[in-house]
Amino acid sequence: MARPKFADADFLDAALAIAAERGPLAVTIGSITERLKAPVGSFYHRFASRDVLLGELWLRTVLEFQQGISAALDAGDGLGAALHTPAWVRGHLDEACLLLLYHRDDFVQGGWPSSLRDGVAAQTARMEGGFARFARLVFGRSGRDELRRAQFLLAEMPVGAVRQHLLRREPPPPIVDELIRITYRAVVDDYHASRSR
Amino acid sequence: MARPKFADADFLDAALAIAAERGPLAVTIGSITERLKAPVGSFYHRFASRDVLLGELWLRTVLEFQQGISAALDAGDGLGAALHTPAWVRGHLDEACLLLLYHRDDFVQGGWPSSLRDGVAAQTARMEGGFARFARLVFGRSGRDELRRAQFLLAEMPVGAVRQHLLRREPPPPIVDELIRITYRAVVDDYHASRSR
DNA sequence: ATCGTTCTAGAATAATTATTCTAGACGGAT
DNA sequence: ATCCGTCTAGAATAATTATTCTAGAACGAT
Repeated sequence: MARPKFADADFLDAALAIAAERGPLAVTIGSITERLKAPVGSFYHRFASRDVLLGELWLRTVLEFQQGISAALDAGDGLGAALHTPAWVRGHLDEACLLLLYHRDDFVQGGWPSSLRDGVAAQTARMEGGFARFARLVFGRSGRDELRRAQFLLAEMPVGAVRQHLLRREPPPPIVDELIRITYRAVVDDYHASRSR
Repeated sequence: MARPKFADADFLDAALAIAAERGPLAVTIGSITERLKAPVGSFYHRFASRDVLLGELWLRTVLEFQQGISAALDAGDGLGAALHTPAWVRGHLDEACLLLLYHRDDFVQGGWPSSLRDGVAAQTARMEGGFARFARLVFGRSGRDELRRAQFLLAEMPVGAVRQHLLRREPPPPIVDELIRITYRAVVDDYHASRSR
């Protein structure tokens, strides 16, 4: 037996597959090591605890997801940012199940490990920053009402539209993009119409 | 000590409170009996298992929620059906957390108890029937596209709009109803516009 | 008053999991 | 050739939970 029979990413990937199939609760040290045919010692050699593993998995996934939205906002494409959700889901079914079907806190059993606190806080900040950027881009300012609409158009509504398909583990059909487009236009138009009243 | 020191509903209510506060996972026989100061024997005297208790809780809650939507549809009020979600949430914060923040299967650990299978199947049928009724009411027919839009307007979108407020356990503000109204009108109008093209 | 059913009461049991611990293998540096 | 740090290996430990079991109390019917 040589040195590296397994890699850190192997454990993360196994956890991802299990979480996507049977939910975060089914991710146990036992189910991971069984799937990988690795001894539990090898697991604990790399990760301090189950919470650290699952926390890292969630973080790595959410950061990847957010990047696409950031890119669309950088390009000044508000609608593209809203449509990023169905697009990303199509290319990352497992990751999407993880991210969009569960809460952050369904993963860690105890609180968040202190080693990940900063990462989580940074993630939250980046997300709120994204809403604010979107609000300024599309509405011209980022007050309470604008931020609320941004969150609806960028997160709540697209995730809702995609959810049932994730539950069936199937890629969202084109009608989903259509619904997002319709809603996007309506909320943006309504905003500007109400401003000029 | 007399006969009925506790009622069945006491256990269900305790479970509801715990689930709303700390999630369905925190609902253990221990946490229930501790909150109620009841012995575990009294619990098992009434419920065959934890899964039966939580299954019944979910079922009783979802049926109550659905009634309001059915009533609106009976009255021919499609928009009212869509707005039922925020309205109901305001009057039933705990129940709403239970229903809208988690999946059905987050409650039962094993499969659904056979005693509840029929109830769950009936619930699903009623829900799908509701979508079909809505589709016929608002779109005039209930084909694939119409059903998809019905589900979006009646379930996915309103639930999405309400979710962040539930996470903070606060009643959804008026802007939520406004967003639902805007989206409702846009999706309905788009449908009829696309038909006449 | 006695009996049986319905409950209360909580200790005992079992199963599942995370985590820790002890042993030993490999391969490069000395 | 020996030694050491990095890993593999999996048994042992501990904690948490659901569930079962045994005892006994209260009330209504007889």
